[in-house]
Amino acid sequence: MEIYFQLISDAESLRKACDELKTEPFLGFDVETTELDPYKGDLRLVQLSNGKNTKVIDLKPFRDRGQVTGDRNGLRTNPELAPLRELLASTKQVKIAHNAKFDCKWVRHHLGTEVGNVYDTYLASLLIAAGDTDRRHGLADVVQFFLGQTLDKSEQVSNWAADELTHSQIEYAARDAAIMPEVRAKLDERIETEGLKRVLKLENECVMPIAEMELNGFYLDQGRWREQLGRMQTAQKKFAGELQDMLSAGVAQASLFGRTEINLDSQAQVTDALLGLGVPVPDTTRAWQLQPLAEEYPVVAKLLEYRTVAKASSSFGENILEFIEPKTGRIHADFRQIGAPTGRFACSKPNLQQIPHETEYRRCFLAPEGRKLVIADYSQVELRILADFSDDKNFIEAFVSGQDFHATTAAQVFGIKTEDVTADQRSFAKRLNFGVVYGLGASRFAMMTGLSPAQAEDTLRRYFATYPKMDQWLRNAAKNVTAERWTRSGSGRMARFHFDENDRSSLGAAQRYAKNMPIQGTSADILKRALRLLHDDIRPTTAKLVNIVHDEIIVECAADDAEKTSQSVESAMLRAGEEFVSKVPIRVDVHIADEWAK
DNA sequence: GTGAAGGGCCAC
DNA sequence: AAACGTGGCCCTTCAC
Repeated sequence: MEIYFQLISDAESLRKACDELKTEPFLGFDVETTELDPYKGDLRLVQLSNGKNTKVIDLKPFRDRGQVTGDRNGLRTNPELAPLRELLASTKQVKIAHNAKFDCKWVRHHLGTEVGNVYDTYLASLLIAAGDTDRRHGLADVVQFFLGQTLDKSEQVSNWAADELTHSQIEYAARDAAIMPEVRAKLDERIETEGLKRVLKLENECVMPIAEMELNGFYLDQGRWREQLGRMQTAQKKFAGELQDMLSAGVAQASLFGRTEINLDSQAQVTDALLGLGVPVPDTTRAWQLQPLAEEYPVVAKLLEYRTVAKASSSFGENILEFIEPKTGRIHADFRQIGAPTGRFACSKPNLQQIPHETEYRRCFLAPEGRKLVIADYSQVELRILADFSDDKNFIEAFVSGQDFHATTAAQVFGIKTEDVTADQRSFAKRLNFGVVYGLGASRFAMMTGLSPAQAEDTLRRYFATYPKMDQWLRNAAKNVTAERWTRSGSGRMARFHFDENDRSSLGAAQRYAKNMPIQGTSADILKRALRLLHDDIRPTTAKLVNIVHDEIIVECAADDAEKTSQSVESAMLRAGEEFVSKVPIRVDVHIADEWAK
């Protein structure tokens, strides 16, 4: 298919092109780059299209001219590009891009401007799929699925650093932008009919904050991290030696050449050795199964010790330091905005959402000289969401009263006064409270508390008798699995169930998911809304978003701005929460610190 | 050699 | 099948 496009490489044509496009309500938007990482490569092309008329802007000539005039900031301050920056930043035109985070990062970093009014066809496609893992969501897949057209992506990996781009490259670049308005129109029909308008708006408005967060990066002190790693490696060596000695005593064919080396990381070898020592090894050698044996069998205790430090020095070792970007000295992780069907983020390379909670690790993430971290997290937000959704009087009252929630639950479940609640009773209530959000059953509760199945069942009965409408809401959620086959979060995010009706365990899993998804999903909705509100509030300040962990936001700012920033963060989080939860107060714990530690 | 699967374990 | 939900990373094992 031939398409009309214009290649632009000088200031005058750029100005004219931007004038032409700024009356358009919708613009397909795409970029071509020499690398995937904006800190490593150059932005080569920016493409903008109304669907019929496509402008392909070659930035290389602009960069080359800038270098001649000694423009140290490259494209960022080049006055010739002002019309382009203005058009991209404007909120008057919707910028339609596929996986817009990528394009936004490049524009933000290399052109120095935000992209206003983003529409992400990738996120839209994910929302429509509602967790269906069979579907792929690359641009070519989405175009095929929604328009029935085949898109040739073979030029995607071509050489975008070449002095002269080929006609084929430029046409490819133009085509990707030109098709976007049509893709959006088709997707939007489905978004409308599926009731996904609100959640798509939420997601689209979150793209720029996340793009900025990834560019900002999180500062990690290499020295501190290495110190901690060193301690772990020393411990690992010590435990490995001790464990090796203890285990080899149980290996029957202990060789004449000395003890038999066992691979301590091998499940099979360790299990064999334990059996040889007469340890009754359970079905799995996971920590929770081995724990009860640790007292009787010192070798099991040693194995658990070894595992802990081995995990620490492998998963949280040298590798994470390799992600520090030399240009910034910071970690720029990859956040997937719809990482789970519930709407939660997923994070990788590295995963900053699974850094151990211990101070030894978290204190390595810190604010550079002259700056502070503002650390804010929602207090028991999932339970508050459940209370709000289920409209249970006691449940709501427990939060409205502002008392220690777990202690209040304990008092109600055990029928005693709050001040008489023991630490054990509070711990019980806490585990119950968290468990119900995941669809906890009596047998599992018995396992984790050490109660007999009958006692566990009785405790759960009393718990649900305390919060009858919560019980009802959860039962209803489970019941809807077979009737409705899908559920939604507060923003309307949709998740379909997949299960085999003849398989009880698969049905049970779907029912637990049905209980959990609206709660976890709404929590994710709230966080995303907060990110947008916060982004707008801190734009003109020294504050920068540096990390998010499901119900926690971490912002770095100038030390002088810390107090003001903490108020902004708290306010944005509260306003976001109140958009989704009305009957229960939302609480945010916020503090200012030099390090990411409680 | 590479990659998928499975076990194990970190986070919320 | 930990009958408690969502992820990612590391290691071993096993197939290609």
